[in-house]
Amino acid sequence: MLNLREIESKWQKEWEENKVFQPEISKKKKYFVNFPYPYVNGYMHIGHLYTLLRVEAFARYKRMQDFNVLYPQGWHATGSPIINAAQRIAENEPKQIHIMKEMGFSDSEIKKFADPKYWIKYFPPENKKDLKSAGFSIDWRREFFTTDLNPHYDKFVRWQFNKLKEKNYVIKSKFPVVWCPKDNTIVQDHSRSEGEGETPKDFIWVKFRLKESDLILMAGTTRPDALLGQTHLWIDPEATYKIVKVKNEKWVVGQEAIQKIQEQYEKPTIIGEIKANELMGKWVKGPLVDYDIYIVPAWFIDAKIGSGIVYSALEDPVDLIEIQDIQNDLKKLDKYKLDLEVIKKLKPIPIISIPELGDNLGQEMINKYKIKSAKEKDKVKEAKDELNKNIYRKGTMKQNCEKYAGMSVEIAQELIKKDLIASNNAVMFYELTGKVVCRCLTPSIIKIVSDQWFIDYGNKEWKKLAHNCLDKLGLYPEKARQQFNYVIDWLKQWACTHEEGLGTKLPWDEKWVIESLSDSTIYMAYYTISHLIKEIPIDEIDDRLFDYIFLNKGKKPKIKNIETLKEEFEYWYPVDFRNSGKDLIQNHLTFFIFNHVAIFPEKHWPKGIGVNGWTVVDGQKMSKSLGNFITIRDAIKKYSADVSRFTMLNGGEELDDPNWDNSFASTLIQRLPNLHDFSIENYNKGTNNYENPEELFESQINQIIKETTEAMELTKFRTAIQKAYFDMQKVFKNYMKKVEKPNKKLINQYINTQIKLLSPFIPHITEEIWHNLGNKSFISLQSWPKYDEKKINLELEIAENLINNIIEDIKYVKNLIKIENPKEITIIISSKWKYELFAKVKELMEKTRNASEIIKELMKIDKFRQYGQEISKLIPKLIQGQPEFILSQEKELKIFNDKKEFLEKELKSKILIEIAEKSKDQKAKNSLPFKPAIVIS
RNA sequence: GCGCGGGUGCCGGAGCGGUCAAACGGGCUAGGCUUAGGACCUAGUAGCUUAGUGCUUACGCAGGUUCAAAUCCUGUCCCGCGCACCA
Repeated sequence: MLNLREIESKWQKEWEENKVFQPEISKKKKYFVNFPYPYVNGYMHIGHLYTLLRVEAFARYKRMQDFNVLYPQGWHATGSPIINAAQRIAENEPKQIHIMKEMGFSDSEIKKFADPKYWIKYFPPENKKDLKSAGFSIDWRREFFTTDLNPHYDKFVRWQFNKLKEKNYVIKSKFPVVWCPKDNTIVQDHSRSEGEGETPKDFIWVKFRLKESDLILMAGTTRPDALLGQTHLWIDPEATYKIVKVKNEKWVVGQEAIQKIQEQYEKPTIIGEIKANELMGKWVKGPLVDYDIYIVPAWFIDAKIGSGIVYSALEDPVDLIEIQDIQNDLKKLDKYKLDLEVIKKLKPIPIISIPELGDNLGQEMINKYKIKSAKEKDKVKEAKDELNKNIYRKGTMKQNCEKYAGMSVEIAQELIKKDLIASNNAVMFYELTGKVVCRCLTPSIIKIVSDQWFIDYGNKEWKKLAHNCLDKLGLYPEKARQQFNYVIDWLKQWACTHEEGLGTKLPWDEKWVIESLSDSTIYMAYYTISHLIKEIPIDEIDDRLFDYIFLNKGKKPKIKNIETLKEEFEYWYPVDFRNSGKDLIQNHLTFFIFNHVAIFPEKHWPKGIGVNGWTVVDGQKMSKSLGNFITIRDAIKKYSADVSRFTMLNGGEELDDPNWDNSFASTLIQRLPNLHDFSIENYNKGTNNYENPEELFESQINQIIKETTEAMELTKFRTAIQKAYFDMQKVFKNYMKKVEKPNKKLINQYINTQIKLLSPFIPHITEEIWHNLGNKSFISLQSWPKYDEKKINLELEIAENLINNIIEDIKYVKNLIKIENPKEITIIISSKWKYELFAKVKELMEKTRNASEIIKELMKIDKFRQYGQEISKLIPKLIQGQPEFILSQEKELKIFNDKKEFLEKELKSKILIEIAEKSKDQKAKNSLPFKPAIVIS
């Protein structure tokens, strides 16, 4: 049996030696495909493989369509994960050491990874090895890696940022970050000991002015809309509040809030303290309403959240149940000097309508959840969450909300926020969505940094250009378009620099390093020259050189071969197809569009983007902890390259998560070599007969080429494999049932077609077959099969179905009446008038589907009237189904006569064929077009 | 909560107004080939019924449009992914 691994390395060597995948500029039409360079902090796995294979299969397909195809590959090292991992290794952190051991490194090797550079030295060659042994048709001359460790690329990224800056797309601005006050750095997700995924969220502080005083009580909230229904202010009766001076105002806040003011707003000066007691029972005036509200004690306030003071709107179940508890037990308040009459009267002010809920929203929820006391914390929280969900989703502001009346809560909230800030009634603050603890074990806070660099994806003009580009490019699959449109509109300013990490320094402010998603947006242009620019001494490279090559701008620099670089770029650009996982839509792929339209003229904008789902293994998420983590090298080692490629691409298409099916891969190891043996054994063997079966077989081959090609065009590779492999073999089997020996020309066409259609998926074995059939060329460079529309004859398929149906029916009947070897079988073709009837009915059905109308129409026709009764039974059935392709009696008769011999062979009986008009058998009148009557005796 | 995609047999998945009990693949059952097979071949794989082309039920759930709906519309439930400064 064929040794897959042997032939794989053989053909990989041949391709390399013959430079099969090293395209040069030519007169041919070009096609430029690429895959986002993977981050080099480990071996590539099967998830990479699937996404890569979509590029690879498409590249091979386009190459066979006689495009000059460029498929390069580089490596990404920008960012902090490698630095962090190296740091952890240096610190001997057990988790990281474990990860390295899992990858198969010995203790002494692991030590080397304490140096970030070693990762870049080690992984790219290893990954390249994997891709080579998987048979990828990559032009490796253009390989490179990122960061300033590659000075040529580094200059390119500097150029890119200078261009963005020139256009004012890079700006300096404020930004809330998760911050460690001890380490004085940003606490990124991977350097947290707690709170991964938590982010800053808006938490606005509203000013409540104390009556007859210059003090302002600050109350934090996420629901500024509820201010319209404010009833009172809650303060912690046990607390001592601070009075701080902020921008000439005197704010009253909790102790915990002072740091927040410092980090997020202005440096506060503490000018005094005030006990809760002194505030209680006083009146304050909040924004948006014209009444004063009362200050009331609350025991449930968490001083860590917000400002330490909360305002209450009693449409909230939490506030409502708390106030009810107080109202039911006024003794609690004895020790405070409060006007109990005021407190007794506190009740909700309805401001929000929700369909199917009454006015008193809080009470509705309390009733629904059967809450009896504020002590039932879980229930109360649940009730609040449900209500908030409904408010946000379905709520509208009631008529008493003045300018906000009638708005949805969602919209009103945003507007109120703006109005409050504009009128100096509130200040924007941020709160963490959850607790975050730094690796140094210090709880994190939020800090507003003010000298952060951003790429301004919020720029409206820029968005317009990006939309413009998106509208014109092809998406694979098309259904991802909505998501892209959404992301383009949603993107705001993107912090594009870091204080640490590998990468390129920001050219005009070198304390910053360009962040990894920002340095990787237009580098596909660099592939077009990467193999040549290496030869140019680094100090000769500056922005003018890139301006000249990429933008055809400025004076030609005096550099050897500069024209060649320019020609390479102008020939290969733009990108025709770039493919990645669907998770990159919301950042990388959209950045890719934005940055292209910012820097390049329209002719160099991207032409096509592909996205796909996430690979699962035997239906389960792939993960190291589940033990089903498969690297590319594992897969190839276990199953060979071709089997892995075939299995992976057969696993799914479009946005579905492709499934790596281990049992399918196992079967393929057995099956794929059959393709080779079959092809070699059968090639050039057969007859010159060309009759009915041949005609059908040829029709079907052409049909499959057509369908496969259509699927390839849409990058629906799973469908293509189904057609080119499974359908192709089915069609051949059916053909062979009908003939002793195949037609020589057709079997050759079949074999050639099949291996060509499959070669983008299983290039090694098809290359081997192609060679063993006596070809000296490479199948990888052959032309994609073309179909001949004229050879596709659907009537043949219909005839085929007709015969198959009759065989099935006869077998079924034989079974029923338990006659195994009938003497003879009579097939009675339907009467002529029924064909005419069917045709007429089909025509009438264009106009109406009403049975009685159709019958009436039919009865006007003489030749049908005599069959009135029969027709009236037939019509209801006919109009239920779509009329089939209607043959004539002659055609149907001919089909059966042609196939008589075949039927006799197949059914091992004598076959008689007659038409209903001449038949004496009772069953004759049961016959219908396409459904002859059968008589077995 | 927002956006996008999806919910079909034992499973993966086609179908996206009529030709659908549901392509193709896997699994399972029976039989054949065979020294053996994870190879290959044949048949079966919703139920009932029957000298076949018939009936009933099915395409998350509930309604609607239509002569006709898995396919269109409305509502609803559930699942996946993303929601950022990070690869």
